[in-house]
Amino acid sequence: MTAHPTESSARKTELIINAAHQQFSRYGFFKVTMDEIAEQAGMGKASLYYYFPTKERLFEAVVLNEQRKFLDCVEMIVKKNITASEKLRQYVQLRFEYFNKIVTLNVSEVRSSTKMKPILRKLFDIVSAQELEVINGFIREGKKLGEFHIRSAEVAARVFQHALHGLRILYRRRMEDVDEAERNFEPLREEMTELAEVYLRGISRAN
Amino acid sequence: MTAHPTESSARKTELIINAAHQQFSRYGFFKVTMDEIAEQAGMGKASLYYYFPTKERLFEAVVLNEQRKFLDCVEMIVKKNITASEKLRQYVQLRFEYFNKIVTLNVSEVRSSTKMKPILRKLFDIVSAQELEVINGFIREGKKLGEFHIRSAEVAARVFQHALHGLRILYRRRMEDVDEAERNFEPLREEMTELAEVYLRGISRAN
DNA sequence: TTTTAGACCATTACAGTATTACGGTCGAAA
DNA sequence: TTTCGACCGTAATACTGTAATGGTCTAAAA
Repeated sequence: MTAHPTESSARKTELIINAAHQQFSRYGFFKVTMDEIAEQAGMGKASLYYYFPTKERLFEAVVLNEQRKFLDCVEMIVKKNITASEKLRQYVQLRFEYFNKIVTLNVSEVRSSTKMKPILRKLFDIVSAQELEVINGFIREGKKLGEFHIRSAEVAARVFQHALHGLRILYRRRMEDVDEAERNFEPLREEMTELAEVYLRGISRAN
Repeated sequence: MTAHPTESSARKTELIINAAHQQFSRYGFFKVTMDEIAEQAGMGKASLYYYFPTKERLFEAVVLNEQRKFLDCVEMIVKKNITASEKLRQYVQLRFEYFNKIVTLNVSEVRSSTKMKPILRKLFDIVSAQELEVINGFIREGKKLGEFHIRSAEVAARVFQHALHGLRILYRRRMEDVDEAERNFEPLREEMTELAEVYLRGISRAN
């Protein structure tokens, strides 16, 4: 029997993750202390360490939480009964939303930390691999159904993924100098969308 | 009558630029001292300052030199009597070569300097604007001749430019961790080429 | 047994300072 | 006009002591 029987261990971790997310997105990874997160979560610092071994792992959990939500939505699209082109279009929109969420966590800043670098690398490599698999699936599906006409689905998928990724990096860099409150990534969404349209046309069977 | 009548002032600046280029690409902007560049150029440091007012301006001159050579080649392509698609293909190859040259100067490192940032920004903004104009020209030309079918040449050009730019940034970032001697940007060339092919197909008139 | 927190430790970031190195200048000379 | 040795002022660097903070431990509460 626990002290707060209404909150299981899983709910506690969720509580902590939310508190951490709030603090991290507001002040950035380095400016936030574990004591502050603990206070935000309404408990002592040592309690945090009961659930998370290090500050880095806590941050990782925050990111993982977002990734999980994103990947769940991706699965929804995969299962939909629509054309491959339409799936790719919807995926691009979803990917932009996910990017927007991650941006607020200032991940690029955290990347400068020696400790965090390999952890983040691993995290994003996993999502990147899954993303590639998903895009690949869309394109293979479209190829099979005669919607697309391409030599290699693998190449087409990878280039498309990289082009989208490149656009995101480009815009993130462009926004570095801009005041945080003024940042607007809508132009990025438009370019991602436009690129997708042209790319889809480029791999579509001529008709 | 000068001390060395065989070398005009213009040749001297060229000599200095070459010496600086060599040093900068070998050790990077910050690790190289003006004394070292002077020694490499076979003259005293004070002489350098007769031709260039600051270290930053000297670096700028080195970059400008490469940009000039690049833009000359671009003009050659523009004037060629080939299809717009073919011009764009050749441009992509040339752009990759230029990128490869600039990469050796470790420009991204130099960008961290507060003094250099605005200077580099201005430099690359100019080239970027010219690049956009050139790509725009290709696409408008192709549209006029019925080769391409698009709503807006401006949008198509900008998205294409950004996608290529994004790919370059992506690969440069990916190579950061890699040992300098091991860096190989050929995969980037291939992706730029593949993207161009698909993009060209995407904006081409269906037939 | 699970969970919490106060006290504690060790490491690292940071402020302050002394020193050096380097970008840049000047005046004389060729 | 061009070159260079000598010089200057600033800014990066190395160094040191201090404070902050990530992380641990023990004991008690639930």
